[in-house]
Amino acid sequence: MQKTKRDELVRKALDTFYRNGFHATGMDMIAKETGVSKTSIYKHFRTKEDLILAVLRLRDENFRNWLFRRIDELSDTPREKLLAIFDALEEWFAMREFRGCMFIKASAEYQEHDDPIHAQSTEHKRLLADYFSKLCKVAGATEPEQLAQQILVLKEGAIVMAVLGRGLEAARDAKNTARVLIDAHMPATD
Amino acid sequence: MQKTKRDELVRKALDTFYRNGFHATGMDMIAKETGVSKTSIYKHFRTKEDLILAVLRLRDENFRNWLFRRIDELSDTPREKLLAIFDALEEWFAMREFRGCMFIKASAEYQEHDDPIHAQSTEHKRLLADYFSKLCKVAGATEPEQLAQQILVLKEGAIVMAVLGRGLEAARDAKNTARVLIDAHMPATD
DNA sequence: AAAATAGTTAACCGATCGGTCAATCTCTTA
DNA sequence: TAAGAGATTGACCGATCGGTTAACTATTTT
Repeated sequence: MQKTKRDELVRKALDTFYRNGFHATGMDMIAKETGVSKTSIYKHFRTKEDLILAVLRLRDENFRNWLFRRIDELSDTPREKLLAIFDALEEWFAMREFRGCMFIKASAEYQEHDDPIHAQSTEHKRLLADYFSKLCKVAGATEPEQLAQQILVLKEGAIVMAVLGRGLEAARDAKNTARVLIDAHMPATD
Repeated sequence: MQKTKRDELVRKALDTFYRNGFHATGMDMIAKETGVSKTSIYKHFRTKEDLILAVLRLRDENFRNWLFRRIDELSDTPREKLLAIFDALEEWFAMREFRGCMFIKASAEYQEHDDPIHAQSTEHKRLLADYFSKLCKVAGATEPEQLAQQILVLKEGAIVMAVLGRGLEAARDAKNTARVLIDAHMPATD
């Protein structure tokens, strides 16, 4: 029961921070939006930073689970899975509540590399790189690590451009690039 | 004299906002760091938002001037210029004061599309796209607009990954992708 | 030299920041 | 049903937020 309450608090806090930003969201607003009093919040989390870290942990879990599942549902072969990344992205960009990558935004507000919030954002990208790397290896890429990093660059660039003017087109731009890139990394036909 | 004073204020405010973020930087800190009293600041700018908009205008001018000049200095042929974008990026990433793209950070803190700060960030990216587009046309790309957008996606992705763990490698990842991409868009040898 | 103008300053405004606390409320256990 | 334990609450803390005010200083104009 306690676990559930805490989880519910984190889940709602995620929505508020995602919509409104980190510094711009006060703990009073979190209390109001979650329906949990400040005193109760501070019983679960020592500081605002601790709450944000919990929020980011949940976001990492949710986002990666969603992306990996969606990739599997949208494609069959390893090569198709690499391209399906960008179909999933396009779906994300089309969602009403889309507001960009929460980790890019977190690292923009907490800039020091040794800040726990910044470090956790870096870790999220590393986990994505790991997953892409595995996909590239299975697909038989000649240099899987490099290809994975290049695809990650495409993904991050697409998110930024989706926020800053391009919308859904950003995902298609990135997918077209990925196609060329993947072909260049494949020894022969797939 | 008045113009100069105001410009100096904006120049110093830029450094502070870039280093410290927007919401996290109070007007008292701006006053202290610039050496200009709050009252004087508010004589030049009606609100903090107005000051930030002036800062972003200066940043846009500085950054594009620097990038375009550096591209010209680093390369000769149109095709080389498209690749030199990423050599310039790598130089930027290597600078001690590098803290990512100020406009990505601004749009992360001011998320509403109709917020003037967000809109100005979008405009900055549009101006970059225009320039890339011209380069692509001169280079004789088959679909210059599309290639320009793809290169812009690569640039933004590289910046994000430079901040979030990859450092200088991000520029090289993006450049390698750009090379493949450009070749695919060129009708024949250059 | 006197008056007007422009620029600067510290002190202050109400609101909100992250965080705390004594009091109350709810529920278990005997 | 009374005692005790946990959870919840609104009021409150000093500090800082964006922004304003009145007094002062220095310069220009006459």
